[in-house]
Amino acid sequence: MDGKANARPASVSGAPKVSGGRANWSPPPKQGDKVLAAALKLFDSVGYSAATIEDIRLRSEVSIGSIYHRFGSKEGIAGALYVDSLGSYQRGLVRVLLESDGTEQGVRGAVGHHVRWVDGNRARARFLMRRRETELAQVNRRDVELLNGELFIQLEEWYRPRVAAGELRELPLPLLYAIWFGPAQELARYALEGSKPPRLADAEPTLADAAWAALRSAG
Amino acid sequence: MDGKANARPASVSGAPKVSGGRANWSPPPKQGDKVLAAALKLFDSVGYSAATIEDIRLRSEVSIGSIYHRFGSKEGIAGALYVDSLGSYQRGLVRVLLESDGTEQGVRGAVGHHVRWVDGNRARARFLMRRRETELAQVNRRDVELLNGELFIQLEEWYRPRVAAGELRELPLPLLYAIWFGPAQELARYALEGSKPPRLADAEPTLADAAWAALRSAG
DNA sequence: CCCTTCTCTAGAATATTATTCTAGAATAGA
DNA sequence: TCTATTCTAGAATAATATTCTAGAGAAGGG
Repeated sequence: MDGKANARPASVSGAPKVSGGRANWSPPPKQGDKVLAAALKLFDSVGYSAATIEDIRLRSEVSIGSIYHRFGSKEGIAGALYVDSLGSYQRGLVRVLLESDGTEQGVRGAVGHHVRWVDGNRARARFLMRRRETELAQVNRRDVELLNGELFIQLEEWYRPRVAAGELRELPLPLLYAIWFGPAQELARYALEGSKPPRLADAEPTLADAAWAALRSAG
Repeated sequence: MDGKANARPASVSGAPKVSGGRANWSPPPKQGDKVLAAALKLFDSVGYSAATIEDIRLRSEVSIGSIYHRFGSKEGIAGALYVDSLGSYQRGLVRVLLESDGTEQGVRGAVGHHVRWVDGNRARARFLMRRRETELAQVNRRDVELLNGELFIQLEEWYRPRVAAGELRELPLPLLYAIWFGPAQELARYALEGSKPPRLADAEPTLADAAWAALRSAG
């Protein structure tokens, strides 16, 4: 799988023999990565359907044959990109949550992560928003379900004890998620339209306030 | 334009001569409407890119020539559908707001409308969510901007006085919108995945609570 | 009622673009 | 070194969006 490509530590393998080896060497970007990078750029700038395989071939400098060998279809490329991006977002979210101190810090910090991730990964964020699960190929859809399932488990582990402690309202998980991240997500959508970059970060405190006000135990 | 096709009152013109006229007559569904209906069904079931013009032709029983005469391209069909659906949603929202009694009723009622509209227009709702503005043709994009602009004006007219009266927090409009509808929107997204229909309506009270808690004046 | 003009319908012809296929190069393992 | 497997390559094919040409239907004017 390709899902965690970006998480690969820089130290993995010393210096694999490359035909034209040279000094000052940086990790060999596999063909697949080049394709994904090219596809992201193209999907983002002209949209999925307007981006042709030929465009992707030219930009990535990877042949048609290789592209199809690895991804199977155009949808396959989009699917891999989707899984890759979603994973990156989710890993960060869980990390923030686990590292947070108090409950309020956790709630606010998670919103902050959302905002920062979107600001720092605008193209990926746009892509994730536009291409929701349903148009994904079967394989990728399974990957996405796995990722989401995993995330929900982690969220729940963090959440339950705090409900028990009377710090947070008791809510079904999907509703919890919607109230927590919905506003940030909706604002992100707005901010990502148009090419000028109105930073989301400015709105972070307000969004965090709103989340906290809606989630803290009413008592 | 086709944007308000669905709003055409039933009484417009008595009984236009139809070649094979018959009793018990219902308004003549124009070719364009048939195309939009077919496209909605197909886009929803197999996705935009997998739905072919040929499929649309077969299901709508309108010829290729007519389809292209009216919509110009496949994207054009999607665009018209988008504008049409967005308009339907927005008109309802504004109506609810204007008819609401107090401020709290307004805030809650708008959330209610969102939830009910999604429940009652699942396919359209899914389509709107998947196909955000950026992949729209230029013409349609302008229409969408008009619609959104109009909505924001109406929202603002309702909102300003209530901020002045100290009933609602003061927020920039995009942020207001995000906090107000973000959670409902995010939950809708979740509820519309998978084909089984978990009604959104059940969550309405909770969503309304959350919106009200986040928007009412902190004082 | 006939002529003219404009819009709409139709489907065959064309162009674009995703996908498949065949063959050879690189790589890994024995 | 030999063998098997994976990867690369681009030409050939197939699917599908779009254009084109011709005619049918409605609208208006005399």
